[in-house]
Amino acid sequence: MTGKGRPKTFEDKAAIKKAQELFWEKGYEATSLNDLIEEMEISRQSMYNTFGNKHDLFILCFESYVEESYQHLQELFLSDKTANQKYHEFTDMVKKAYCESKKGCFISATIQELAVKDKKVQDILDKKYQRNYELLFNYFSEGIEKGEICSELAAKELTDLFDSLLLSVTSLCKLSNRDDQIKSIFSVFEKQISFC
Amino acid sequence: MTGKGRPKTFEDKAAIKKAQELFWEKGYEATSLNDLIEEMEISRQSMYNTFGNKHDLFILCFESYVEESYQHLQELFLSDKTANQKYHEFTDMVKKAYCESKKGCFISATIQELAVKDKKVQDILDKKYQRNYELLFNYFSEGIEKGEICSELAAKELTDLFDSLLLSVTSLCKLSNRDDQIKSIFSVFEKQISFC
DNA sequence: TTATTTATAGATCGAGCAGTCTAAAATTAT
DNA sequence: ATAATTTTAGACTGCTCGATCTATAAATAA
Repeated sequence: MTGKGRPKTFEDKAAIKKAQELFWEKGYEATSLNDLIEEMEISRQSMYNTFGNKHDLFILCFESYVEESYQHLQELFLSDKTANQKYHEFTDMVKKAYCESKKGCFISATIQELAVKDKKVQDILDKKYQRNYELLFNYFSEGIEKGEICSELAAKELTDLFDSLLLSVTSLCKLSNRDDQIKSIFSVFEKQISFC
Repeated sequence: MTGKGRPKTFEDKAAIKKAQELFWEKGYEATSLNDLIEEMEISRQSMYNTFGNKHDLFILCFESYVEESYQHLQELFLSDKTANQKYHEFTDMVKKAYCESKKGCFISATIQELAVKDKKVQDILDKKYQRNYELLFNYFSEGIEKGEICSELAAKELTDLFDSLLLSVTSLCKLSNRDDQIKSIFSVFEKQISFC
């Protein structure tokens, strides 16, 4: 299945993954093309041939991250685990990830840097990131319906609150000594629900 | 009280204020020195004479924003208004500000862009921004003590939660159609407290 | 006046930026 | 072989970046 000319020495997806890490860590503006091609280990021209330009590459990286985050969410929340298991597996993972590292979340960083001024980023957030909210809403909604989750709050309220807490964690983790607060807000959220 | 040489044609604080607006809107990396001096309406050399360099100017702008936000918080929360009045004046202001504009919060944007890699930003966040949390904690703590606020949750829990919600609002407001969620999370928070 | 000090405007600097061009290298098809 | 096609490495381009230098303007002090 090889093409005609000289074969590539890299894989597109692996290169995107490496660029994604860099954009995630440094942000869009602070990442230079030299940084990118060094990290991706491809030539300058290969980058332009394959991905277009710096902005196109960023969009590919961002879209791919949003897609991955949705896949992971789906994998857990559409599984046949109990509502209780789903909640705790997810929040344990979140607490671990955001307390042990200051990397934060690529989506949050991009919301702050580009959501307002970059039309393509806006579109991805509107169409793709929105699905994460809906998945959470379905989780709470069905959990309540099936009697697996009990709460004084409605599914929409639980989702709005939980989604907001997740968003705040992605900022808190970049500050010093906020691990306690990260854990605290989930424990407060847990006082709003009981698993049956 | 005029100095010896040629007098300045601008005021330092007014210039910082204008630079602050630009850094806030565009971020540190995306704001160029030409952008800054054009907005500040001062000469390139005046900028370097007065403020040092781009990074020094940013730190002045950021520190001044953090300081202002603390002043505003103090003005309201250390006033002799009731706990109920304080809460509603504050959240009404927050809801109005973040629903009507996508500017967001300069602190949140800076946390995402620079908190991890910029030592001076880190220091400001550690020393100055932390006071905002403490002011909120004192508000809830004293409110409970004086019987003005009743809640199943402890003052620390209320503060952790409320502080997180504020942080999430600064991201939500940069997305499309999240006004409802912004208002929703405060209404959920209000179910956790009653004012007596 | 003259010397001194400070601010201003604008030219200029080297570095780094995103992006392009060129020529060689490596493959397939004939 | 040879032609055609594609990738690669690296030189190069024009531009913008943050920062500095230079010369002039505008004030005070003697």
